[in-house]
Amino acid sequence: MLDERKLDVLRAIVEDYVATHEPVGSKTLVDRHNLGVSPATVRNDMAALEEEGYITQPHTSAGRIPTDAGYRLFVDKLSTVKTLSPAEKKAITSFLAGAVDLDDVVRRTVRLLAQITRQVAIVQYPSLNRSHVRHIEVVTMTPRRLLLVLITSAGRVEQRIVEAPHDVDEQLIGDLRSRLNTALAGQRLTEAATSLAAVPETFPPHDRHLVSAIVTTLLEAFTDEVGEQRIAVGGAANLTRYGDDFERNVKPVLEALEEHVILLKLLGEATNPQTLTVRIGHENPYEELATTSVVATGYGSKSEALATLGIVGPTHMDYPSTMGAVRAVARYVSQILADS
Amino acid sequence: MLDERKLDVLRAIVEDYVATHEPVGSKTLVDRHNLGVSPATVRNDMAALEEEGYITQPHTSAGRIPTDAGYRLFVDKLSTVKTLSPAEKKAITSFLAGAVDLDDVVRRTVRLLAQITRQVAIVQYPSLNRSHVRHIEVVTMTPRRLLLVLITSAGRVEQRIVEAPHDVDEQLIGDLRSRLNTALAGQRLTEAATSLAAVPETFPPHDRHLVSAIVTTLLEAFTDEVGEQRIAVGGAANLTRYGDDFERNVKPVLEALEEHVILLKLLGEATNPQTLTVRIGHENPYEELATTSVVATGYGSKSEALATLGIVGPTHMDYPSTMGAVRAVARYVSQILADS
DNA sequence: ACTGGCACTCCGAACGCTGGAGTGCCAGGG
DNA sequence: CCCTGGCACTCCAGCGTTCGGAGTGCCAGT
Repeated sequence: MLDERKLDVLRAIVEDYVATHEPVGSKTLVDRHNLGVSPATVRNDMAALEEEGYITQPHTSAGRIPTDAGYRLFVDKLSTVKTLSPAEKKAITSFLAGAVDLDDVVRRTVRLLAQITRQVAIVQYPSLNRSHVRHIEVVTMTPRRLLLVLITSAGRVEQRIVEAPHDVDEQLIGDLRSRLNTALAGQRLTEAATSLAAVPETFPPHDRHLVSAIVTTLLEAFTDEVGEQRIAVGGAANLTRYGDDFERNVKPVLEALEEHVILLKLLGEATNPQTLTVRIGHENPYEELATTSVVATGYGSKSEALATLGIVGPTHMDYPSTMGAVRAVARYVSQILADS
Repeated sequence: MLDERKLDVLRAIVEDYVATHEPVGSKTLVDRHNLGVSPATVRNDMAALEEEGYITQPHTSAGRIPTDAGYRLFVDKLSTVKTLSPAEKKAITSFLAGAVDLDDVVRRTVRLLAQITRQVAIVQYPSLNRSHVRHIEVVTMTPRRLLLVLITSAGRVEQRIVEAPHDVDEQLIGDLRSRLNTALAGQRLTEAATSLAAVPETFPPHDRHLVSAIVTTLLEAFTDEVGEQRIAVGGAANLTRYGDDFERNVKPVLEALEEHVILLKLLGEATNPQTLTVRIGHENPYEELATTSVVATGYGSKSEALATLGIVGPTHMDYPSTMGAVRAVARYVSQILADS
């Protein structure tokens, strides 16, 4: 049905349209790409491509623009992910290497991603429920007030304050600290939650009240965030890159960026860092974002993704470059996190 | 020069223009506000106001719109800050009360502020150099790798990783921890930096190398962030509220939001929470933001501001309500922070 | 199967027109 | 002296019209 040349034509249309953001006609197409055939022939091919639903014309007697299906075919079959130049790679590593802690890594990543792709970048914080307990710290602030600090394997730190029912004994705190750490260190948060339940019983009845309070707060910290994932967003200024129809195109995206729940759905399930998820136009779950595409991938260790990162942009984006950048950044971040 | 009625006219013009975003003429003005005089009289007043530079007309034979000077006069003399309704106050407290830690407080504040003012909200994190050391924690992650956690009086947590020159002894760590805390707890970060310098000398020569490494990193954490202040931004979707001239109005703001340095300058010096800073149009330090106003104030304790929060929006915003909301939020946040 | 030619379509920029909202000014009246 | 009604003037925004160019579809010829 679609021979080689028709696919070439489609590829050329996508590339031209992405570059110019204007409907592309048969004549300009043969001028710019040397297809070796006449405009008339291209017109026939275009008619076929339109028949199949890969391109469309905004109105009769205008050039063609790709449909979502057209972009989909382009991404799947007609293009190869573009690798970054050595200079770019180097810039990435050196920029990320300067990070001082997890927060900083995420902030830098989001900035970096926005800069290279020139799109809006989204980075999900490493999820708590896939990471491990690295350390739990109990600190006395006043005799009646304790600070709990939870440090996870990804370097994420959660803190909670606990009001004690009565003045607490330093000895007890030290004891509790070491018992918590020996009981939980290295466990996944989900497992740790289970182990935690047994802790209060190992203490004498007099202290149990306090210990329970602490354990409860800790449990909350473990599970609380599972639903409410954290997210960083950057490069909103790149929204300029959508066309001019502010109301229809930009506004919905701007609104979505405020709603982290929506962003999480957009990013989708964290995939293996090798695999890129591309959602084109109406393929994504929100009607209002029909002119928006998402390119995302997981990051973390090689085998298992800790979280997802990606970009959001107009459907008429440069997919090969964008995909290359997202993939590269995901890899380097994974590496940085593994090292620290 | 400007009698009472002329000021009434200016007030009416500002209010109408803010409500409609359209140049307001003499007739509509007397219709909507009962000024008790005829359109012709108002026209004369308008001519005077224009003469003085408080209003202007986009083109001959159009209505008038306020100039930046007009808004300035309005804010300074012609309006009173609007207090929130009890329901709104209650909503604020209950929304902020749910916060679990400092990060959460800031996130909630920014969201809240954006929601009530329907503008872009900006909240600066409590600055390190004005807060005190609450606790310092040293955690062994591997025998060669230590995690330092600094907790400040505002609840802010900074963490750093230190590679030890040789395997470290648990005993030494415990010793160091308690010495650091007794030496530094309660001090301002700036003072603490000085006290810190003396710490290594109190250790035997064998350990001094390690201790110095830790102290150096800690010092960096103390001072590092002084320049690089953290900031949270929210409500970018409200940028829709600017007029339609996307390129001129919205784009520069969107770009500024990415540059935290610029935002800090916009917010300006943290003021006493009682005092509101209002920068109207070209009063702010960036040429591109000439159609943008900033309403900001400090928050923290009553006597001294920890940091600044505020909003950014079009010059034609509803100043009385916005100022009321910013002030109220600042107060409640200060309260929440004082309690925790 | 590809190509050149031709008639047709349709948008968008340019132009001119017109109604309405607004102004400035002036002379008259409390 | 300040206010008012009246009047001529200005100028934009919206609307309809025109027109050229870019693009298409189709057909007959190679």
